[in-house]
This record gives sequence, C-alpha cells and structure tokens, in this order.
Amino acid sequence: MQIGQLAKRTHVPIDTIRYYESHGILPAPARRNSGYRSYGDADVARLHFVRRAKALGFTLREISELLQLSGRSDEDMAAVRASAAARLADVERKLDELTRIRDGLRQLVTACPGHGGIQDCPILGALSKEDA
Amino acid sequence: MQIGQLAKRTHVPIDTIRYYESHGILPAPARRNSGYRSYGDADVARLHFVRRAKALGFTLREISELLQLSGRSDEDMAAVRASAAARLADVERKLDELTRIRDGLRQLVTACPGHGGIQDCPILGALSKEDA
DNA sequence: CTTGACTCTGGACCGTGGTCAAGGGCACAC
DNA sequence: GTGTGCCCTTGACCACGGTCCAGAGTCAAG
Repeated sequence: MQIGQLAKRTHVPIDTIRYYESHGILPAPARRNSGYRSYGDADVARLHFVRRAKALGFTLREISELLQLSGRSDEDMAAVRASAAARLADVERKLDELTRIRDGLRQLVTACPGHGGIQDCPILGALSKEDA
Repeated sequence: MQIGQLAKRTHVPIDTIRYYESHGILPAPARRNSGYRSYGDADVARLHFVRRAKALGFTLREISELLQLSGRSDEDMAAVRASAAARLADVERKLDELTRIRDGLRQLVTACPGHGGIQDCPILGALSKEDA
C-alpha cells in the first residue's frame, strides 16, 4: 500500500502521515525501489491508534510513548495503565477548572440585563475588579 | 508609571505588556520625552481585565473586542452579554466533550489489570480497534 | 563621571500540530 | 513519448500566546 491508500483508509492526510513519521510517532516504513513508502495493515492499525488516542486527549508525545511500549513485548502493562491514569487525572483536573469557569460565566450572564448603557454593565464591572 | 511598575502591579511580564500593545489588546500609552511608555491606573484596570478574562477562557481576540466595546459608552451592553453567552456555550460544549473523554479513559483504566504481558493489555487493544 | 538599573526597537525563537508549495521523480495509459 | 496522477524532499508558513536577545538609549545615585 502506498501513502495515498493509507491516507484514504485512515482518513489521515498524507502530509500528516509524513509529519508523524518525521516526528517519531510512526516508524519509517519500507521503501520501494522508486523511493515510495510502502505500508501494511499494521500501519493502518497504528494510525487508528493515533486517531483514537488523540480523541482521548493524548498528546502526540504521549501517543508516541504508548506506541513504543506496545512494540516491546517484554514490557509490563503497568506503564500503559499508568499513562492512561495520568491522562485521566489530567482530564479530571481540566473538568474541575472548566466547571469553575462555567459557573463564573453563568453568574456574569445571569447578572447582566442585556440592555442599557455600557457603563452599567455588570460583566465589564466584574472583569475589571482588582482582586483575582 | 513606567512599564516595570505596571508589570509588578499586575503580575504581567513586561514583554507580555508590549506584546499586548502590539497586538491591539492594550492601547498605545503616552510616551515621555525619552520614549518610555507612561501608564496610569486605567492601564492597571485593563490588565486586570485581561487577566480575569483569560482565566475565564476568553481568547485575546475576544478580550480585545470586549475592551473595544467597553470604551464606547454609546454602545448597548447587549453585545457584551452576547459575547459572554457565546463563551458560556463554548465552555459547555467543551465540558461535554471532556466528560465523554473522561468516561472513555475511566473505562480503559478500569478494564486494565495493571500487570502482565503487554500483548494482553486492554488499553492498547481498545485503542487499536478499527471503528472510531 | 561612572555604574547599574531600567527602557527602547526589531526580530528571532519556543511548542503544538499541522499545512502548503516548489521542483523534481515514478508509473501507467494512450 | 507524452499526459496524468501519484509520490519524493526540503523548507516555509499558519495560529496561539508569548519569551528572549542584541544593541542602543535613559536616568538616578554615589
């Protein structure tokens, strides 16, 4: 399979596939005599892996590490679990933060009557307050 | 007040203040004969505004627009409220997405026994699946 | 008068995750 | 052998939000 086929099957753009290769996320594939990259089903699986992991919020660096791990059959799965747990903790932290932000915005929107002179706007007032 | 004082009072680095000015977030301040920027209390308030709005997830572009609005006293506050409401909707969308991600990660972490050969790891298995 | 702290400008650089373009080679049909 | 479509590499460029640097000017204290 050449790169265009791989791109179509995985819905990952060609440029992005080459970008992944150059940044160590994907292994360098075999080449034909022509220099064309030659891919197999394992590469399709790897790109699916990348897509799904990205959807879960893993960075490309983390994905690369997971893929390294998955290639070493002597490894224990503890490291993989630890990575997922770290991601989970991170996501939960972000959820907390975003929830606080949502509550703050709700307060602002609720307090604002939505019409009248701008100098009376409680949103702008609240944002200009000294104390963080 | 010169830029170093403003930086100290607002806990915004000097370079960042100049960056804001060059990107239209802050107005160009008056200059002394020496060319030094000269700030007043209004600039302190504006930087507090920026800090707080950033903490609420507004982009610099949005903050800039809010500041433009707040400077035009003939404006109605409807536009301000609309901006905050748009931000709120955006945050709620992100919360939903992040919640889905959290649930996905929880499933993975729960399913993984945390030890054993990597070829049996349910996390790597789930991530490699074809279907998104 | 010198020293040190502060400020000025312009432009380079960072990380993240790509995206695009130029200038060339390869493969196959007609 | 020429057209068309695919592929190659290198390197520039994008948004975002800064951060840092060099080389020069300013200002106050000792």
